Amino acid sequence: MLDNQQLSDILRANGYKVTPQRLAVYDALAAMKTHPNAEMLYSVLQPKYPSMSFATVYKTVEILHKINVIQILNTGEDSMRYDADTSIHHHIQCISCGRVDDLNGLDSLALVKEAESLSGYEIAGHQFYFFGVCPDCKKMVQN
Amino acid sequence: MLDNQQLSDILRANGYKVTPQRLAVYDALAAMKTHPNAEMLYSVLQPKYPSMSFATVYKTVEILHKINVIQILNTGEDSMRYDADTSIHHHIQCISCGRVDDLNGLDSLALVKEAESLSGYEIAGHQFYFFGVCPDCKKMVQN
DNA sequence: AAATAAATAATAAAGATTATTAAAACGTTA
DNA sequence: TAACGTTTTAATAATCTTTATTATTTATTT
Repeated sequence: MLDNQQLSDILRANGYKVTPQRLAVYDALAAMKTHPNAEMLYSVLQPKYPSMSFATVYKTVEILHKINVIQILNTGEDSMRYDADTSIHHHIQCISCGRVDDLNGLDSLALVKEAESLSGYEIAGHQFYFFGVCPDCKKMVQN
Repeated sequence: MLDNQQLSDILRANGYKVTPQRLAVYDALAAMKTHPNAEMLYSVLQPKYPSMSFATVYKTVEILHKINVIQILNTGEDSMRYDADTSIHHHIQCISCGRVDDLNGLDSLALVKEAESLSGYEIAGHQFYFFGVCPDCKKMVQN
């Protein structure tokens, strides 16, 4: 989670210009608890930036990913989701409402080591996705 | 991994007819070690079934998934991959050549329990994806 | 403030997947 | 076994997400 000054510095350090759209896309993403796809991001941004286009959303998340300030998730849906937290953590999706939440505090290091020796691969990254019914949807079913 | 007789029985039990295309799609998938997407499946099947169409490949994997004899993977690419092994296991993709392999023998049960208590979700499934350089590509880099 | 280089927004294009539909194949019944 | 009714296939069109193109606008440098 970076402030505008930090993000601006990183953009410039990588040869990208600082624009209101880029700051806005990052800020919108960083402000969300769950992880939006491009459409959700666009509909949050569009009211504040009426001229914002889908192309800009896509181009911007591509750049933010390249300079390593966001990560891209794919839970098996037809669209990608974005996450402003680049630290190692995992994700869980509700099979009822579709929301994607962070899953912090899960230690995956031992499993990665095990995977490395089992596979013979030199492992550089990993993504764990869990699927289930979120607390909110559990309540709804009960009521 | 089912033989044609077993798959035929399951298809019929679910109200689907048995056709050469359905058996062929399943057999082709079950015969592969790595996990193909629709295009790879199509190009394997097309020589033997010249009239096979993409629509049939997609419709068939959808049915095979519905009757629970295959699973669908998505490593974050733009296309889905398919796996004829429906038992709980995980996957690893080579960041150099793109192949997706099985990762068997990884015990994820404890982590699922941990995720359940951390998230408050009622967890019904999970997918772990690892990314790295496969043994074949490691060799190539060295030579 | 002017120059120039890059970014935006609109639009078109591409690629994966799904929907539609006429023709063919399946399976049942007579 | 022939014929019927239904499902499936194959071809094609349509849809949806994402990427490419391009004229206009904007950010940075002088």
